[in-house]
Amino acid sequence: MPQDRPAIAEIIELLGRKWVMRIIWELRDQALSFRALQSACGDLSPSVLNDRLKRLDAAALVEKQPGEGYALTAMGRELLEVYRPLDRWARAWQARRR
Amino acid sequence: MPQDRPAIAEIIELLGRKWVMRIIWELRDQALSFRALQSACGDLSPSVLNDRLKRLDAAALVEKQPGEGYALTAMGRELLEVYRPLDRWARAWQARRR
DNA sequence: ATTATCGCTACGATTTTCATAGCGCAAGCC
DNA sequence: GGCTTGCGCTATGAAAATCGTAGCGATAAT
Repeated sequence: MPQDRPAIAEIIELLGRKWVMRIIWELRDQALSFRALQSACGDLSPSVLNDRLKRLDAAALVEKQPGEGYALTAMGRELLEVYRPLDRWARAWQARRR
Repeated sequence: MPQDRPAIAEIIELLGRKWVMRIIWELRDQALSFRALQSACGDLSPSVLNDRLKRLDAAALVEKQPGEGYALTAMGRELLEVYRPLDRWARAWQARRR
């Protein structure tokens, strides 16, 4: 991995992968087990979910807590905060499109 | 498409598609022609670029301005503002990972 | 021993993304 | 007119990502 690649590009590549944002979003309130997460995402394929969890773990955004399931790390929670305004924006966007 | 689907889910589906965030990001400062946009994204396939531009246009985030190329709409620019803190966060994230 | 739940892997089918070639059009030039 | 140049974009087949489904091994309760 090139080290001088802009951070924003690196994170865009991760977040731009299908289901990644959704998984973070579903973990916003509580830790979820693998299967709970799977059904929260509408029965996402376990192979894809597993891949995403690995990537998110490698990026230190999500971690597995024994007995608890998967949860956001401190950085993951910070990222979620960055995304918080998106929810607001999305409503305005959807409203204006009708 | 269900209409009562949460706005956030709808936008996540759009933004989670490969290259979508990147395209918005590349249009942050100025309008770009199809080919300029293509090379800004590292010679992205024209078929994919065309698909994304159609989706972004349908979502009213990007529009084609005759003679100018493609540019963010007002909503597109608002969305970019939402994303602005991400850049900052990404640097901190990358720094902490080394 | 049986049942149940969980995390996860295997695998083939479908969908998405890719690289490459090139068409049709408009503008500039000879 | 003919010739190039650059543009937006389509077509096509290959490669990669995603999907749905089945099911294994472990753990725990009955």
